[in-house]
Amino acid sequence: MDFRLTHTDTASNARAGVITTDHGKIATPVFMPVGTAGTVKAVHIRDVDEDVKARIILGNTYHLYLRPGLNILQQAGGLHKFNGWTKPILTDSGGYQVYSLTHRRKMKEEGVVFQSHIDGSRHLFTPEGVMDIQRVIGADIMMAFDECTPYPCEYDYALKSMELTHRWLDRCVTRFNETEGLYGYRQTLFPIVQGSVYRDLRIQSAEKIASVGADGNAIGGLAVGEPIETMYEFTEMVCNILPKDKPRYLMGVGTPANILEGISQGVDMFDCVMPTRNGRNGMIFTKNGIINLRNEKWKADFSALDPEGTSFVDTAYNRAYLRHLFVAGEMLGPMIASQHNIAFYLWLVDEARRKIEEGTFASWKQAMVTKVAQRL
RNA sequence: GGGGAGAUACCAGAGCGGUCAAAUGGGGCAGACUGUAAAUCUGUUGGCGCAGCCUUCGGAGGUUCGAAUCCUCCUCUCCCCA
Repeated sequence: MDFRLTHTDTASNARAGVITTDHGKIATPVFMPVGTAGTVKAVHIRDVDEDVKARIILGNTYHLYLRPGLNILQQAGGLHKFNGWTKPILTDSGGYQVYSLTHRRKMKEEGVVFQSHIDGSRHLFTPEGVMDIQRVIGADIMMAFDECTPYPCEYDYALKSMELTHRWLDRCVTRFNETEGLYGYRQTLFPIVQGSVYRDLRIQSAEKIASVGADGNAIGGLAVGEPIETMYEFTEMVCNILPKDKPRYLMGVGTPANILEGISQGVDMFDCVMPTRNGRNGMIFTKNGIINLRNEKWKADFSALDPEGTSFVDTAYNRAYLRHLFVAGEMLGPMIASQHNIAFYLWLVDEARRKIEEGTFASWKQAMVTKVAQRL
């Protein structure tokens, strides 16, 4: 994997670049739609590609390992062949499931024992095992196995957890280096900064991660309930330590405003379930603000879903119709809203990129941050 | 024509003398959602000058300290038999 910076903003830490993988180029900043179980929920892969114009999507190690399982994925020839997505794929390691499935897992030095949320069966995830699974899935970008700490988190726990994540990282790197991809293209490994919301821990972790010399670096453990200003503060701090010539990935973030702030702090890659999950729940994001499609005020509003939107759904359907679909519980509603939202997120990062290239990013961002957070 | 059952909030439907502005479900309205245990979850749903008061349980009257609950009549529904 290769990363080339093309523009650097002078009024902020924003930058534009291009990541090159064996499955194609990724212009940054980029938003990566989440496709946990091998599907960007409710959206056809053709639309994720041609309509939304996604450049890379996510998959999840834990979920794909449980279902459909490694045997099927390997027989298929990897996730790309299995789901028909021909562009790059990044897989999360299951580190987030260590956080979200707290009551179904047990931490050990060796790894984590998970109880499957599907059938209750027990499975051991080790750093080595997680590397092997991501080899089978065939992700272009593999993530290190970490522990995403919750918020709030006691200092002592955050310290121990961070140290464990670092030890696991070393084991991930070792395993990664002694294995290779199964399907004829290259894979790369991103390490993840942890350290909760403690400055000294975050600094220590960022330095450790920077020392690995990976093709790209991720910031984890944020957007887990801490005040938004805290998230910005730590993102900026960590970005200043991570290498400038490698892409930075802020995991799990976020709202449109969060993403713009992240870009201005020097983040290049984002992923979040928000556009798809909130879309399924009737909320759409637009450049003018947020719309809750179930609200009565759209009942007889026959104007386009998003007159300025880039997806075909934005002008093919009107707001009153979308409201009807959600109120009636029709599945087309979640499909349209999801597609609109990820198209909007991609538009947002593309527009940010254009503004960075023009040198007008900072002022544009300032105005945009308030606009996109308004409720319509 | 004869016999029986019943009318409760937007709908369905509990309640059968005080703890009832009235269970529960649906519907309505609003909110939440950040590396997806989510096509999920939460709140609210008579009115007001809202820790209190006012008007509600088909209609009118009555019994009682007190009625959605008991009695009388009326109106209307549904079921069975002719």
